[in-house]
Amino acid sequence: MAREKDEAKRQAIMGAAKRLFAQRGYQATSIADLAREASLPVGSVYTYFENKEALIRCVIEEGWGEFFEGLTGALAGVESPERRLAIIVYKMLPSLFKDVDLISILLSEGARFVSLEAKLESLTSLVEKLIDELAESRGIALAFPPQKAKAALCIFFLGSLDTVRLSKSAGLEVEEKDIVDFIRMAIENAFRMELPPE
Amino acid sequence: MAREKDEAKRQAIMGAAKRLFAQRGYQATSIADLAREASLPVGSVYTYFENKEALIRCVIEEGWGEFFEGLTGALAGVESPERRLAIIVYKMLPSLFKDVDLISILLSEGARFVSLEAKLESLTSLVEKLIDELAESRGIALAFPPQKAKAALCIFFLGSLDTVRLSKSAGLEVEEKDIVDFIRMAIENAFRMELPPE
Amino acid sequence: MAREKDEAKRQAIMGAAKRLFAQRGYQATSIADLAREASLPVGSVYTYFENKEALIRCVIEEGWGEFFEGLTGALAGVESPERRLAIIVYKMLPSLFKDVDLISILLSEGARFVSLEAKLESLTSLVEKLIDELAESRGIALAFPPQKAKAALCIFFLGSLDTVRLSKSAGLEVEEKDIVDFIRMAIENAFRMELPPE
Amino acid sequence: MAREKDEAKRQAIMGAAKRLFAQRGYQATSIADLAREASLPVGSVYTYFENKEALIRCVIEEGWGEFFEGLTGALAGVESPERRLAIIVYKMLPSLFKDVDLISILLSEGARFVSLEAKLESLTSLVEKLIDELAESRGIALAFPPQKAKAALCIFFLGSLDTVRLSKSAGLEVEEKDIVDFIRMAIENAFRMELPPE
DNA sequence: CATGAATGAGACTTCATTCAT
DNA sequence: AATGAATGAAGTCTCATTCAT
Repeated sequence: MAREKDEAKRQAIMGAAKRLFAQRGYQATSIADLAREASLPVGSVYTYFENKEALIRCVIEEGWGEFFEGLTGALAGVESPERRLAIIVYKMLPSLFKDVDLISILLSEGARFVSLEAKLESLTSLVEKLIDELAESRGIALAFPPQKAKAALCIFFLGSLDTVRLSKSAGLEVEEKDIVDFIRMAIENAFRMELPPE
Repeated sequence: MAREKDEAKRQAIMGAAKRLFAQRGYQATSIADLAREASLPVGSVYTYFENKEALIRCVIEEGWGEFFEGLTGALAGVESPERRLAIIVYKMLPSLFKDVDLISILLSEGARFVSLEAKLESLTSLVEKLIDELAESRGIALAFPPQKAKAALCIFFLGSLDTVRLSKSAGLEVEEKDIVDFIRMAIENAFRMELPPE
Repeated sequence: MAREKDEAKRQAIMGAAKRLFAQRGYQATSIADLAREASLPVGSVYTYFENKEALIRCVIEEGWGEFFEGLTGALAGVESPERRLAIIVYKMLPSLFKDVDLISILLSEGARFVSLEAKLESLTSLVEKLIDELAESRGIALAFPPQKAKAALCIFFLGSLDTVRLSKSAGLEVEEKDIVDFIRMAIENAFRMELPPE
Repeated sequence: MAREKDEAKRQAIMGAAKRLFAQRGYQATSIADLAREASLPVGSVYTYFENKEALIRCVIEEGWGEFFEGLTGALAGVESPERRLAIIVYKMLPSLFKDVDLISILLSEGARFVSLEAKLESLTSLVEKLIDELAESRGIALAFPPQKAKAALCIFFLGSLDTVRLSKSAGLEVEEKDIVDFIRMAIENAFRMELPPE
């Protein structure tokens, strides 16, 4: 009957928001900036999002959702814990690293708008299970004893993201492949194994 | 006398700024908020700081400066690389961890206002030297080969800070001592040594 | 058939408008609010009414029209001025009192959108005639001399409406029956008569 | 030290607000309108009033306060109930009638922003006491029996205000002196007395 | 005719900074 | 130097009305 809500416009707004929030920060980005970047009138932003806060929440949730679903999707049907780990390290982490805007928003504004700890929780518990399987299958005691696993995983994950962010948006001179490599090494060291190449 | 009074006000403003910038964010904190928190008139903020941006820069630079001078001071005169490392892990890192407000500002707003990469650089180069000495003195090849050292250090450092921040201001359930412990373990593992207790 | 459906929608919109305009005020009520309250799409409001102002005009005119037609209808064929007065006091006034929403709109927004004075005029001239007949038939000089009659009638009418409104929507503790009673008393006093009970 | 808050500016804003709120209504008057009318920059309105709602509250409370204090002040020291009544009817009521803007705001927006019933209550209880004294001193039973007194007073008071408002701002043709006269007459009638001229 | 997305003007309010006192 | 009122640009959001579908 009337015009349908246009998914393309919604995406244009989300895209503009992700870019500008990452670049300038949430508060420093005005709705007018957003609208201009998305080539839409100001009012349209409010057709698609309740308010500015709902918009950043959507950006984060949707971005994280895609990453996490990509992750679980990629792991689905893969049995071997070694290969599961390899998929995470070689495919999912780098794919997240590509999304510097999401990373920036997550680290700079995330905690203020969504539950980062819940997101970390679901990620760490997924990886912890993997580690347990791996430890068991290889019959070794973990170099990271279980009660420290979560701390270790948070440090690795958050540290990697932060390092990627600063190397891409500030001038920190660290290569993405060094990050991935270091993580691989840490894993191989901990489990005295070789991560299957992907 | 006059100088002392002035310095007290300056500190009051800096303290208020650190607290509020960490809590609410830079943009969301008004100069009026700051003045109220510091129990000073609005105008005084401009007596001690050029403008709002200069203020956050000072907060970060001074906070980081104190940490870094504390660090170099604590290391001064300590010869043994093992003990130097122990001082970093057992004294300096935990002392930084106590300053969640500084950590929050550093991670959320830092990159926008100061050169985080320069700060990381000076920290990593200091630690890298230490590592080299240590590797040499123990006559072992590093489990973290040199070209990855910086990546590794950034990940550990930033990851730790982020984990502390989220565990103290969001509800991430990770204990500070697990973080320190994990770092100790990683070091001991890498250098096949035992860190001297402090 | 089509007309009936249309009329139902028109009435739904008018009903919603009366309720919301009375409750929140004209300006504070958006067309979207109205449409939601009437369970109709926004566009429909403009199918039935030129614009928002026309809508409130209709609400007032129709509301007043019903009251006034009810009044003249009820008086039609009744000869005795006493009984005509009784009808007004015992039937028409209370029926108007029931319509607090109309009263609220009339008093709060009425003057801005319609000619309240014309409405008052038609009412007072009707009642003045009645009073003249009554005075003549009872052969008494009015306790309210004629030149004050309009002032008196306006005060009684507007005062009653205002009192009803405040007692129903604010917490003014005045009973509707006390209002009617007081008016009856004033009349009986003025004309030294007893109003026939209805 | 710094500039003091300027009472003249506050009054200019209040004056502009009273005029425009009465003329166009609260919602239809923008802060920009107000500022223009008061010849002040927009921001200054917020130096003197928390927000728009606080402003209309002040206008009403201050306006009513002046009237009510004027009333109690004028009655202070006057013993005879006849003369007290005369003061109310001949001095205070007409002085309120002069303030059409206040009356308009009171009747149109009052109920939404302040407790009109409390104001009516304090007025009616004051007058009721007066009436009791009068009835006793003249040894007559009231033509308005006590339990109806409040209804009667509300009707007279609100009705007068509404009549004045409509005669001054709409084109209702009722003279202010007819209103006062009618009230005098009603009193004289009720108490079978002559109100002392003032 | 029915629908509700589209629009941009304009509403209220905040705020960094200045400067009269 | 100390103070806090003054300022107007700019921010977020609302909304009456239109019109593509």
